Amino acid sequence: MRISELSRSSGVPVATIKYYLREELLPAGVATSATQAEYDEHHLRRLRLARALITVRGLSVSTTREVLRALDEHSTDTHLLFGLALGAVPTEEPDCPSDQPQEPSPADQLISALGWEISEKAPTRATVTDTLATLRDLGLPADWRTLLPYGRLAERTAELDLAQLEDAADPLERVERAVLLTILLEPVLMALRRMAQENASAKRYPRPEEPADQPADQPVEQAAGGTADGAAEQD
Amino acid sequence: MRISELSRSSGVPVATIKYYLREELLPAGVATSATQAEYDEHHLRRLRLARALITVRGLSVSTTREVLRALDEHSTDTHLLFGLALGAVPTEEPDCPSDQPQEPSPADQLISALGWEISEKAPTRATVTDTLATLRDLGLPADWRTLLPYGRLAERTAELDLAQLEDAADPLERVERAVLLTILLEPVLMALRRMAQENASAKRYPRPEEPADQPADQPVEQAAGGTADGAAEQD
DNA sequence: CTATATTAGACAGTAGAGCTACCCAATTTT
DNA sequence: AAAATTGGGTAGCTCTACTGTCTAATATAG
Repeated sequence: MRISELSRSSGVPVATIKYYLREELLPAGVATSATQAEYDEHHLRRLRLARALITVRGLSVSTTREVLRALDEHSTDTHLLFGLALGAVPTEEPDCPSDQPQEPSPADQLISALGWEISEKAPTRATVTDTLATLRDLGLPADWRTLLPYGRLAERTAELDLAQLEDAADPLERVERAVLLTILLEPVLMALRRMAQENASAKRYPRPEEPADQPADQPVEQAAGGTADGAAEQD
Repeated sequence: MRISELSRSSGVPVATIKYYLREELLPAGVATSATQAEYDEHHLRRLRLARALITVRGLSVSTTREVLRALDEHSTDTHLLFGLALGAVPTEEPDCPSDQPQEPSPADQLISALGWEISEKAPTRATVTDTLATLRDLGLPADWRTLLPYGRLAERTAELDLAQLEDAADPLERVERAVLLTILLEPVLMALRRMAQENASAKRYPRPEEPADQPADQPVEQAAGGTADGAAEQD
């Protein structure tokens, strides 16, 4: 198929596809002449994947490129794809360039307490450490011990994730699913957490309903009312 | 304190503070004259909070403004703050403006299956529904039933979250903690999931180590090696 | 076989976000 | 009185993600 059909069947404008080609989100088609190139279903699949990462998950184009590159390079060994640097958070480089032995960071302590085997270079370590520091700066008593039970729940979540991959015959298929599940499900999991919070919180701190009989003091059995308002963004 | 001291004690440039004032992330100080205004610790606290949401969590300025506004408006009733539209994902408005009775969306089915009481207007519903649709478009068999066990884990996570608030005496303090926990912990929870995936995956699909004795065929007991590479972003 | 329509590829232009720099008049401070 | 600081405002800068336009080559229709 040519670029216009790729555009039609994906819903992405031709100009944008060209942009993605320049940005190396898509491999070039096979040129049949100076002004003609041929694309196949592989390109279409790639394009849809890239678009989903960008529009649904909200990844930047450059992060998306890294994700897709990783997907290509490690398509043989499934597990390598996980802990990969798939744009977790605005993490900058470690600002301590010295290679002297350092004391274990909160992230290190948490990881060893959980008994996990995690790459030394994982950017997720910095995310954990930095966020803990920020929370403390803001007056919340939080250290790696606080995160231990969250870590246990993360283990259960990861098991669910891996189970989703079981029925993928092709290992290539499995790698792609791993990426999709890991990344696209993130907003959903956070949405579930917020809803679970709303639900649990509505029961614990019942809102003083307007037509309330008594002023309402502490835990009274009560349902949630309309609450949230619109607009969300950028994740 | 004046603006320059606010800048010094927060580390945020004066020009940026002025920008935040214009964007209504901070309330104006009390003007003592035409060219002088006084700020207090409340402003400093606000500024630090806004900065954390923007730089650590990666929220946009406009989303941050909504979060802070919500924090002010609902500072009396804790639970309302949760499910709030705190920028979960690039969710656009519902594109079906008709108010005729619609069939329940996958999100609705999931929520009722979980037995949750959730605001009708919660933008998280759209996140769930849209992401499920995207996943199916990309060939992953996913429906609301897939998310049920994730929902159960979300309940447990939410319980941990609420427990963190127990020891906050002041209800105002509690609301601020709720916001911090809900939003700042999101990258951490996703980081924990990725690490848990790496850990579990390393054990399930051991990587063929370079100095391997035999070609390695299927599950052999093996630890994870160095994997990830740098760069993460924008979340 | 000529006329019309497409296409690849390159590059400039745009819109929005998030700062940042500068200016000015009005104070403070010295 | 001189020097420094401040508030308020505006303009500009960088980056991201596209979008539009141009050109020459090619495909297709008649």
